Amino acid sequence: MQESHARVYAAIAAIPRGRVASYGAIAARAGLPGRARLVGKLLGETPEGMELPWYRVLRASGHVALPPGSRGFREQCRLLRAEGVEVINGRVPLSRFGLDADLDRALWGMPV
DNA sequence: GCTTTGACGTATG
DNA sequence: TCATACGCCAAAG
Repeated sequence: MQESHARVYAAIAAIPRGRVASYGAIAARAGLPGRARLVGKLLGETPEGMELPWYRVLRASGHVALPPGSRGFREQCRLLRAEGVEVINGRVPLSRFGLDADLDRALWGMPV
């Protein structure tokens, strides 16, 4: 397990219930700015058994990253809605459920 | 080693 | 809103 990987997992685990974050934001918080794809790759390789709120991670646009209609896609929508997050047509309104600067600071404590 | 392939992001038109 | 282009980088072939 690489240090960078551990930090990515930690950043994801820190997302509060009922909230979502983008791949880019996670990468940035893990000290890997510009490496959103790495986060996606990690999640793709992450076994289902791992306890990680992977479903709280979306694209910067608010769209669910998985192929619409796929197993994972439906699972992600289900889990999000179970937390009270609105998923409309495979998309989440980040204006309300995304982590804004204030909450971000409160969570990860630190600035950029 | 080089090329291809992604659960991505930002800029442009 | 959709499409293209380019940046990014670890893995797999």
